[in-house]
Amino acid sequence: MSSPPVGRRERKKAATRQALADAALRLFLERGYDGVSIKDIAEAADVSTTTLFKHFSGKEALVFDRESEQEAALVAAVRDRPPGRSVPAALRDHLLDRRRVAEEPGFAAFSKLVDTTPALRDHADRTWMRYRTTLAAAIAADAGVPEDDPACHALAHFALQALSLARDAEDPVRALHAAFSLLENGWNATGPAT
Amino acid sequence: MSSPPVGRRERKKAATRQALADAALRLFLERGYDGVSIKDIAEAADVSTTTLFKHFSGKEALVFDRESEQEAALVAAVRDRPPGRSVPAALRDHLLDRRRVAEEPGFAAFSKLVDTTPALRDHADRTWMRYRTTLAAAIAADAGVPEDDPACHALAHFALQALSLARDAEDPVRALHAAFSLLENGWNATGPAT
DNA sequence: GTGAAAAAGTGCAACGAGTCAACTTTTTGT
DNA sequence: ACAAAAAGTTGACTCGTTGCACTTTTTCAC
Repeated sequence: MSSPPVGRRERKKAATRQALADAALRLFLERGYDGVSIKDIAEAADVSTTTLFKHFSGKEALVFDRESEQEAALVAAVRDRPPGRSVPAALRDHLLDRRRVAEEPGFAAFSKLVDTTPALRDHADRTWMRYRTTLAAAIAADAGVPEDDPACHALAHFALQALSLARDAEDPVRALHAAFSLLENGWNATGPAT
Repeated sequence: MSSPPVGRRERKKAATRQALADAALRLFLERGYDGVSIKDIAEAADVSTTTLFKHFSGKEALVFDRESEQEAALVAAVRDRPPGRSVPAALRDHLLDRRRVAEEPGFAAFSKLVDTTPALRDHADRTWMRYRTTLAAAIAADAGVPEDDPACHALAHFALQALSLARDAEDPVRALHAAFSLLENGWNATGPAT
């Protein structure tokens, strides 16, 4: 009947997935990450734990359902930056923006949940750092050097790490500025060709 | 009878701990980290799993028994560096040394085990990054600024991260040099006072 | 259309890591 | 020497996660 993209099956699958993610987020916010078991979430969505794991790779993944446009945004921040602006400055501004939206009313509770739960914090960090290769390639393309240039990878790695550096600081914004001041000056002096 | 430091009890405790660590490392090298269960290790040392967890905080900790002079070595690398050598250069040399000893025949198998097991790699990274505060304080003391100076924390964070940056690179030594070239130039231009 | 085969969804039971409350042994104060 | 306290040890349990078997849906040959 509808072989294209939307079949009845796909719809039910998406609905189940959404029900699981919604139940998980609600329960986590209510009782804390460790106060909620996989069984609780599965029962709230009226499926078995096995079915839950068919939809999500693990307990942490239940929280990070709608992500992964972040990688594209990161590349865009470099590629589409205003003329005359340096790559580190563009990345710094992008991260400052990112912090700002994380503190908006709607996201504040979510952000706090992630920041205060070690398992979620670590998972978010690991996922975030996986963008390094793509970001390094974008920086290399911008500078006109081969995409495996070590200096580009170093800048990408450090720029992404600046996020967790700022999270641990008393004054995150000041920490971000200090970190990118270091990277900016280093990048200007060193350049992609080492 | 022997109330000072060495009691019969302490000796037995240390012996049990050592037997566990030895059995764990031997089995991990033989069958791989995931091929060995906590039960296997406990049985090899002839204790119960609960006793094992009284001695070690988790499965990963069984591998990292003899560590934690590393933090002191890191601080010493900054404090006792040759006159005229910059802080980033001293840290770079220290990390290059560290890599060298990790490749010595006796440690090569151990290093490979850690690098190829995600759980161990992550645990080692987390432990390593905990030295950030101490290293930042050493750098700040050296530069004569308050120990919570953001630029010092940024340098410490990035210098420590250079290790995992290098591990993921095709040419780790080249990656380390590129990373520290960035940090060296940035540090010279920016300095601790931002 | 119809029936079989393949694919996807689902659940029960099991495994491994880590914790808890109770029991045993060693140490300590008198 | 003896009781109280401290430390060591244990089996039973919880929770996250996976493998195997079963059911339902979709696909395809006839």
